[in-house]
Amino acid sequence: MENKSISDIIEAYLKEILGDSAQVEIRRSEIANQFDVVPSQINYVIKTRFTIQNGYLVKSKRGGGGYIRIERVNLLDDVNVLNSLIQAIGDSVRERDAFDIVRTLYEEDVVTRREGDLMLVALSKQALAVNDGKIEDQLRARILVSFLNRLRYES
Amino acid sequence: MENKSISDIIEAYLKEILGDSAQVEIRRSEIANQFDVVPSQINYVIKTRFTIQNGYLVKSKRGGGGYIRIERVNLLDDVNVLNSLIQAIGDSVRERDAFDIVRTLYEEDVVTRREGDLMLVALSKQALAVNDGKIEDQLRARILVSFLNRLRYES
DNA sequence: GCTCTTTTGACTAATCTTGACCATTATTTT
DNA sequence: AAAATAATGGTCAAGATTAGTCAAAAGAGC
Repeated sequence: MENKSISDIIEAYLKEILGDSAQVEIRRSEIANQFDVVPSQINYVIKTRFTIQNGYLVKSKRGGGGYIRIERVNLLDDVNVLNSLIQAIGDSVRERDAFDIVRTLYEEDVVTRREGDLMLVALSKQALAVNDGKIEDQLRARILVSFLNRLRYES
Repeated sequence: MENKSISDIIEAYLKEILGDSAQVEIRRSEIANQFDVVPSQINYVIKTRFTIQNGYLVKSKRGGGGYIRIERVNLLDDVNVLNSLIQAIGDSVRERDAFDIVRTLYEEDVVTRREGDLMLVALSKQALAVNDGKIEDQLRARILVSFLNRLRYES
């Protein structure tokens, strides 16, 4: 299990310093220095691992005193978060993004492991594969939004 | 039985390092090197010997820090029910029939009420509506069969 | 020989790493 | 003020590093 990429390690570090707090603020260059990578790698880590699909909101500011703030959010609890999630889905969503969302729901205890797994198979490429990849993503978006609405209004 | 192919040997090795653990993570190129075969042979071994029918789930990631993860799962004993349902579904199923099947699963205690509801959402006309009704029924069949296959095991 | 399985490798796809160049904000100088 | 400079973070594309696919060639079992 020591096959982790440096991006994985940075991800773990950021999640660790986030801990139980609602948010954490970092300096890009500091983290980059700490792990001896170029600064833009921090952007890569954030862009691939701290998305709204993963349950995170990220804000930043440039210039002197600049920062990157990572905030952990609950997908269904907050109307604004749910709205931006649904907006991010739009009318088309790739398998990867859909999977991230379901995993986030599971980690937030919104769904059980088994429920999450059932959602995953319905959203999988395997189940939805149709000649046209565009239509596949559209179908996936409709199913996923249906799931979200169902979960939202049920309990 | 003395004529073991290299694939058999690799299979045995993977099962050995899996041991009692729930899962194991390998690097394709490492194993390939270790047994002096081309990397794609590892894919062959996995595809032919670590299938879900045999009780294994496989996940992988490419790129730096990439891996192949093999996980062992417990197969359940509702297999007969599931098999006959899958047979009955074939490659096309109408909404009404799909709903009946989900209700059966619920009544047979194969799924919880909530799990059944989530399945219904994904099988609904609303979620799957496509211009072509024939394709819609085929999609529904694939999703429903995927559900049933997922219910074969627990992880 | 014929068929099924195994082995191989060329080509493809996904993910990670790096660096050059760009944009924004704060601070200092004029 | 306005302009220059410093101090941040952002974007994007090329290259590196994995794994996946597919079909042809080779081998094994009848």
